[in-house]
Amino acid sequence: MDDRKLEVLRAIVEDYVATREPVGSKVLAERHNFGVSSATLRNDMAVLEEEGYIVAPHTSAGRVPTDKGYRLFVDRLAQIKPLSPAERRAIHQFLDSAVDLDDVMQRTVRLLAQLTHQVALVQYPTLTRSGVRHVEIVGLGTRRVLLIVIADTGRVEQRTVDSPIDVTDEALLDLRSRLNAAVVGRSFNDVAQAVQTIPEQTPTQYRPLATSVLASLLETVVERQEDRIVMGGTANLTRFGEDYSVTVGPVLEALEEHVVLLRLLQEVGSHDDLTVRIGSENQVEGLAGSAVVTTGYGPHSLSVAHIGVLGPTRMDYPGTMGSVRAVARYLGRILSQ
Amino acid sequence: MDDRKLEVLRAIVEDYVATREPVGSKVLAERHNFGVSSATLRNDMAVLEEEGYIVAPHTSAGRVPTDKGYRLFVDRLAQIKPLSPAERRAIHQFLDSAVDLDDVMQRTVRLLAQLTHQVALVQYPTLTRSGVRHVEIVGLGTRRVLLIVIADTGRVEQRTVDSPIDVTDEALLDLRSRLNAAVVGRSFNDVAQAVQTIPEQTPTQYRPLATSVLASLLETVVERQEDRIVMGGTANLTRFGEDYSVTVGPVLEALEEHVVLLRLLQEVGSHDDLTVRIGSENQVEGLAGSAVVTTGYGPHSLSVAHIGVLGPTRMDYPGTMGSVRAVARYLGRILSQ
DNA sequence: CACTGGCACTCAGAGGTTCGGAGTGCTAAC
DNA sequence: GTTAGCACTCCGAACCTCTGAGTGCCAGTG
Repeated sequence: MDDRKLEVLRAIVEDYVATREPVGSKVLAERHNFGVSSATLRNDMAVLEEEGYIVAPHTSAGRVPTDKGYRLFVDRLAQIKPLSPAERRAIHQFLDSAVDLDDVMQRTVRLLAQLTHQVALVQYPTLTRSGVRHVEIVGLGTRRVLLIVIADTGRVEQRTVDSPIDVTDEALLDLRSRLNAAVVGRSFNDVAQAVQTIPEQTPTQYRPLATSVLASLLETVVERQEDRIVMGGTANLTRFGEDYSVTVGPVLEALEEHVVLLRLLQEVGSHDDLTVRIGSENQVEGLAGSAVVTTGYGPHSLSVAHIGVLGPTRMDYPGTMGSVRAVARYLGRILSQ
Repeated sequence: MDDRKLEVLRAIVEDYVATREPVGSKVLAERHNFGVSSATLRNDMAVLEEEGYIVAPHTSAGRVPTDKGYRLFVDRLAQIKPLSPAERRAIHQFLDSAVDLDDVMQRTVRLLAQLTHQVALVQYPTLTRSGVRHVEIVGLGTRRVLLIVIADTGRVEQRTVDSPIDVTDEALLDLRSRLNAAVVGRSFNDVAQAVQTIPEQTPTQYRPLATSVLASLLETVVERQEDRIVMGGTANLTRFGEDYSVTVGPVLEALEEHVVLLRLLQEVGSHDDLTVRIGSENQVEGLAGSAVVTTGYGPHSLSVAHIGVLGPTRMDYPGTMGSVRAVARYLGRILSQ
């Protein structure tokens, strides 16, 4: 692949993203200093088209990048754009004033949507990779208790448990201390093993209670699909040209599917890596014209969850990637505290 | 206002909602058995137009209801449509299998969106009108504690508190029992008063801790704007005819404003009353073409929060109202348990 | 061999025109 | 109060034209 041809592709992508219009050989020659005539560029473009990096919507129009074209651009041409000092300051100001985890998530999603002018996705810190800070059991009635699990990421999981026997304060006290002794400080992955011997150590008169609470605890810990995802900036979907907004329906539909969201955010490379999935790479019907930029985040540079952004394939990749990375990093720093 | 004129208005609203097209005098005479000719209907329609209940988009088109027309329809003509047995069954099945409060909210929103084919809004049970079930304090480090408040609606609020002094187990134990003794069973409105004397009763060595925890507790209890709202079914916005979907942008924007959402759900009449706000009545720019149907819900027939639905003013009011009411009732019943 | 200027060709989309049909208001008669 | 008839309006679909941007190709040039 010729050096100049690559530059031509870059120019086409950048111009198309900026103007939202197919770019022709003439404008290309005018706007960029290739030092060659439009005829030469035409030849290059013909090659690029043949190799599947660009297409012409119709005979007498300019060229538009294909998914494959964007892919090449992202892989070999795009330089992640660092944020401006003003944007950096905005991140700090916006996130520092959050009061609790919910608030942090809310603010992050807004921030990301605003920075990128796209749809922002933020996943709550996943339980499985984090540790247990505390377990609390509260009686709700004679035959009901509330189980609360607090992760060291600040996330709180709760679940009501029906008890087969009447619940006494004594039983709760006993179970609570046993549980905490067993699991606090452990990773969520190890909880199942850690609580194994608890039922046999429990006095027989309230062993049934212990059993049902433990069952619930394991459900809570294992159940990954309950991962919560916050989304924001859907209004941005309509900001793009008509050609994208006709497909806004399918996109919204896809985004309402929790499973789809999880899939979009999952499958990310190692920490600090940005993953870009373009168009058909998403494997989701209705997201053919959309691209997703994601990365992991988490305290102490081990990634525990993901955040990302969704927009049209025709997006400003360098800028978006910069924003996503910056927000993820700062979010990780906040969670470390 | 003539009896037949009212019937004409009803027919216009119903036909327009069904067909999405302005209705003319001729079709009207054909489809409904008024027993009069189209010319007579034309006269009636002229009057209705003069009074502002309907308008003609242009000279040679049929008539379309105005906001005022819909208002009259809702107030005097609409019979709330009870759900079909199948729909009823769907509600039960869908909501009964929820495992915790988050799940209930999620499922409710999905259900409502699906039943009405519109955007569904569900507010978490408000703290202020509910009671305190339990307060928990957990040490997070030497100078940090996590405060957890559990409402009798099952809602859990959490907040980290920075302590001015080192936190000891003893101090936590003491404070925890004092707090619970003071507030459990109280309504959130009374919490402020109930904890007033706690600092002076607390041993001086950890009184500063008590003070900061209490301050945080009061914030948690008072802070109403933190009310969480779940939204779903935004994809339905695109299902309506072109004329509505051009405004889908502004609508999405409005729905991203938390304040707007709260306002839409607030200001509801007494329990079991359905509130309908039509077009400009919403007082929100961008929601001129939208109508909102809301009602309160809560355990034991005292309303603690709201749910509702948003769609185009051109919506099936009787059906929507029926769905909203049915879901609200069942939701209340679930929370009573 | 890579590049260029020139030329014939293509075609989407903007703008203009026509025309039928749906709907109206009005009037005169029942 | 109701109706039939009629002249009038005007949206929007269908059709047409035409311009300009863009292309591919070819012969010529350094």
